[in-house]
Amino acid sequence: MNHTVGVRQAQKQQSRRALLDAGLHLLADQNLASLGVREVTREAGLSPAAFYRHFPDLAALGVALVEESLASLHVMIRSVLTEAGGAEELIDRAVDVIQRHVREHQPHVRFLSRERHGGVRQVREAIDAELGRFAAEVGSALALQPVSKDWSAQDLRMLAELYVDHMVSTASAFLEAQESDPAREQRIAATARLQLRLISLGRRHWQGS
Amino acid sequence: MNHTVGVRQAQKQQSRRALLDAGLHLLADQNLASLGVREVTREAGLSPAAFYRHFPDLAALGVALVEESLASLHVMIRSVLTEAGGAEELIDRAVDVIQRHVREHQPHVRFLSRERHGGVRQVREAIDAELGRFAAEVGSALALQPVSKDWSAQDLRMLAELYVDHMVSTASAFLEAQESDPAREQRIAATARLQLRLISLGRRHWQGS
DNA sequence: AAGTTCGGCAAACGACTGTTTACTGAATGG
DNA sequence: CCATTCAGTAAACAGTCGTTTGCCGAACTT
Repeated sequence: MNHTVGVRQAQKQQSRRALLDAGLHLLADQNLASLGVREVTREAGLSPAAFYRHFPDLAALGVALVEESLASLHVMIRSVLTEAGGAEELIDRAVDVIQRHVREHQPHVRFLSRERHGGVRQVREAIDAELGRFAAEVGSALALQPVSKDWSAQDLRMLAELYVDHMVSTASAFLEAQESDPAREQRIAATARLQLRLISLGRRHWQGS
Repeated sequence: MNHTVGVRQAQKQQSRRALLDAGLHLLADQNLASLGVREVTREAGLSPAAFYRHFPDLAALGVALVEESLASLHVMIRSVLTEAGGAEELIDRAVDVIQRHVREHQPHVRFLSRERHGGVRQVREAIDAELGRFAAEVGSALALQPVSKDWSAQDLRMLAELYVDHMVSTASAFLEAQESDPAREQRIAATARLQLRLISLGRRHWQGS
C-alpha cells in the first residue's frame, strides 16, 4: 500500500530519511526543544528550505521519530509476551530482550527516554499514549496466564503498568550504563531479574484487592 | 554559617533567587537545553550581563536547581521512612506524602522529571547521583525492619531501587495528572497503593537469591 | 514531444542569541 | 569622610536562527 515506486517518491523518501537520521543523531546529546531546523538540514546535507517540503515543524519530525521508535518497541514486547515457559526462563528472556533492544536501537531508545517528559507537548503525548497501549497489551497477555485466574480487570491493569514502568526504568538504566562501564550492564540486568522475581512472587500470593 | 547578613549580600541573594525562580518558571514548558540567558534575565527583571555575576553557565543554574529540588525531596523521604506502623498504613502514608509533595513542589518536581534524562550532562549526573544516595538511604531503613531479617545486602539494595524507581514513576504520573483530570489523581494513587501492596507481598515470601 | 508537477536551492528578511566591555552608584570598611 | 568593592547597566560584537521568496531542472503525465 505504501510502495509508491516512482523515482520521484523514492528520492523524496531518501531525503526524509536523511532528515530523520540527522535529527536522531543530533538528539543523542540534545533535546528536541533545543534542536534547530538549520542544524538538522546542515547535518542531513540539505538546504534549510528543503526541511519544509517534509515537515511543517520540528515537532512533526519528533512525532515521526516517536512512531518509528515505538514500532520497534512493539515488536520487542510481542516477542517477550508470546514466548511460553516457566516464570524463571520468562524473566531471563525478557531482560535479555530489553538489553539487546537498547543496544541495537540506542538512538531511538534514548530519544524516547529523553522526550517522554521533555518540553514538546505533542511528542510527550504521543509517547504516553503508546505506552498506555503497551500496558493494555501486556494486561491482555497476563490475563491468559493461569496464575491470573482470579484476578480482577483492575488488578491486571495495575500489574501490567508495574511491568511497563519497570521495563522503562530498566531500559533507561541500560542506556546510561551503555556509554560508561560495560560491567555495570550486568549488574543492572541482575538487579532487574531479581526485581521481576520479587514481583512474580507477589503475584503468586495475591488475593485480590 | 551561611548567614552573611550584610545588605550587599542580601540584595545579591535576592537577585540570585529571582534568577532561579525565573528559570524554574520558564522550565515549566521548556527544556534546560533550550533555555536562554537573555530569556531568564528578562523574566527576572535583570540585565543579561547580570546573570554572569551569579552563574558562569546555564548548566550551573540547572545544578543549583537540582540541589534545591532534592533538598525538599530528601525531607519527604525521611518523613516516610521514619514513620512506624503496619505495612498497610505505611503504604497509604507513603502515597499520600508523594502526592502532596508533587502538588506543593510542582515546579521543582517537574524540573527533576524533565532533566533526569535531559540534554545537559552535568544536571543529569547530579540528579542520578542523588537518587542513588536516596536508594542507599532507603536500603538502610529497610534493613531495620523485621521483615528483612534474612535479606542479603544485594537483595536489600535491589528492593530499595525498586521502591525508588516506583516512587519516581508515581511522581511523574501525578505530575501529568495534575494539569488535566483531577479525578485521574485518585486512580493513580489507588494503582500505586496496589503495586506497593504487591511488592510488599513479594517481600514477605522472599527466600533470598 | 510538449506540458505539468514538485523537491531542492540560494538569497534575503528581521529578530534574537551569548558574551564582553566600560561604566555607574550604592554598600562597605578604615 | 574617603577609598574601595562590586552587583547591575547599556551598548556593541559577530553570529545563528526560522521562514519566505522566486527560481531551476529532473521526473512525471498525457
